[in-house]
Parts: sequence; structure tokens; C-alpha cells
Amino acid sequence: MFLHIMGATRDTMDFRILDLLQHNALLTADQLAAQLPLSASAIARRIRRLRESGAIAADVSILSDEVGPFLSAVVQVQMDRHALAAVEALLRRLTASPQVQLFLDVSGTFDLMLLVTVRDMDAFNAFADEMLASDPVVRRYETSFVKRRRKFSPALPLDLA
Amino acid sequence: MFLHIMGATRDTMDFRILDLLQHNALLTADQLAAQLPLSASAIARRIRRLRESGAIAADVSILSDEVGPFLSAVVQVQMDRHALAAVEALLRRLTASPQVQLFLDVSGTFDLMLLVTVRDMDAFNAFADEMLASDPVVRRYETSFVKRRRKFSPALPLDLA
DNA sequence: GTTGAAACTTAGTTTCC
DNA sequence: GGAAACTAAGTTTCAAC
Repeated sequence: MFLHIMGATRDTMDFRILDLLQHNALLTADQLAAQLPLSASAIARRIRRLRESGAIAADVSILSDEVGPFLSAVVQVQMDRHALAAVEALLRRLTASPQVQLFLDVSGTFDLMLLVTVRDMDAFNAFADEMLASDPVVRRYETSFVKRRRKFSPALPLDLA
Repeated sequence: MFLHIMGATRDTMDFRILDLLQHNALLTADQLAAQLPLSASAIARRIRRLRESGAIAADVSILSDEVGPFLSAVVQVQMDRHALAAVEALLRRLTASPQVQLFLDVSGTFDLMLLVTVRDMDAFNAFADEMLASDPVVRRYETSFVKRRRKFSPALPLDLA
């Protein structure tokens, strides 16, 4: 099977490589060649193309929680949809904020869902005051604090049947 | 400043390295040495120690949404806290599920918060039926579908002031 | 156009100071 | 920790398909 993505053609082998790399980006072409029916040099070529084409958007180190301590919260936000420029300014500030790990537009009662991670409750209050409470575009927001982080994995389910 | 984490001592330089790697895990020791007051060989040593000690829990490739299409949903779950073994079995199944990208215990009305990513609405219904609706431990759940993913970044705010 | 093997280059590791 | 020697991984070339 072949899929055309962003102008490039990807076959099953590309998806198998992507699926392995999204769990361990440091796998070498040799290690991948040991589990895939393709030579290391062909795999290395494909990996470079996948990174250059943007199919691999980034390669990142996931830090242990123990570099913390941290406090995380899920914040659901309801917006006033009036001043478009002000809305976009808020969206940009939230996206750019290093405290925001996850930022989604969602359906339902709330418009936005945020996962915010900060050092402690003081830092959370400072974040909420500065980013949300003081912004007229925010109608209201509700916070659920994270008691435990059981899983945080960016890996997408590629189900390579 | 020094912090003791998991038996190891980390200084400011370690945190500066961690902060750069959590945004780009493919930075070479040479590239890091260009922006940090430390030689490439010392940096390479530190990186290896950070990985071996578990301070860097994993290095992963983040795939572009365009390898999709995908459907994501935030699912909030309220639990019946009676049968402990059954609760733990559910938690294990959810953690192990490749469709679950984020899995949190939260405070408030709901007990669990999930970010679920699947191929399409049929796959979402199959997931919800199999994992949630059919489980007596789940009292109720509410789903918000993701209209847009604005940010999904595992990077922690290390604020190296 | 893609593969696989070999030459080449670059990055990581080890040794020594 | 830093520099140099060494090893390993990625890149390029090229012949073959």
C-alpha cells in the first residue's frame, strides 16, 4: 500500500521505520536493518528523507519526571468569540508558553483544553492570572490538577496490519 | 546550584543540556559545545550519563499529523472505586493501549483523563466500547473531540534562571 | 528511481594528561 | 574537564536491478 503525504510517497517500509523511531529515535540504521528486510544504507537514506520531508516533525528527549518536582493541571477554557485579534493573540501566547505541554481546540462546553506544567502552586497561580484570568477573551476556565501522570507518549497508532 | 536526583548529582550545565535536548535530541556534542561553555567531549560524557541514569527517559521521533489522518478525543472518566483488582486491570489496559497518548489521574468530578488517538470515528467507537463502556468499573465517561491540535510537546519547563 | 556494498565523512567513545 | 586517538554511525558514490 502507498500513501501520498505532503507531496512524497510513503510505503509500508517507511511506516515500519516511523513506528520504530517514534518509540526510540536513537535506533541506528544497523539496528533497524536487523529487524526489517532492507539494508542499513537504504534505511539510513529513508530516515534522512523522512526527517527532511517533515514526516518526522522533531526528535526530542523525554525527561524523567524526577528532574522535577512539577505540578501539572488540565485547564479547560471557554472563550468569548468577539475580538478576533485578541483571540489570536491569546492563542499565540499559549502556544509559545513553555508551561503549556498540550494545547487543543475541542468540541463541547469548553473551547480549549490545556495541559499546563509548572514548578509549584505559586507558579500555577501566576500562570493562570497572567494568561487567563486577566484576558477579557477568556469567559471562564476550570482546572483539574494532575494527581498522577500514568502515560505521556506522543507516539501515534500506525497499526501496520 | 546542585540537585540530587535518583542518586546522581546534577548541576546547571546538566539542566542546560537537558533543556536543549528535550527540544532537539539530535543535537551533536559539537553543536551543544558551540552554545555552552564546555568542550564537546565533556558534553558527550554528560549526555551519555544523563541517558544511562534515566534522567533522559527516552528519545523519540515526533511524527507529523500528516502521516494521518487521525481522530483524537479527550475522554474524562469517572470510576466506581469498589473492585480494586478490576480497577487496576483497566488502568493497565489503558496504559498499554497504543491509542492512549496521555493518561492522567486528575482531581475534580472525573477521576481519569485520556487523550485517545485513532484512525476514524469507527475506531473511536470500537475503543470506547471495548475499553470503557463494557467495563463495570467505569461509572461514566464524557468525550470531547479534538478539533485542532495546536501543541503537543513533552518538554518540561526547566526555567534555568 | 531504489537497492546494496564500499569508500568517505562525521559523531561518539576511550585514553591520557 | 580537555585534546587526541579510536570506534561506530551516517553519507556519498557507483554498479546493478
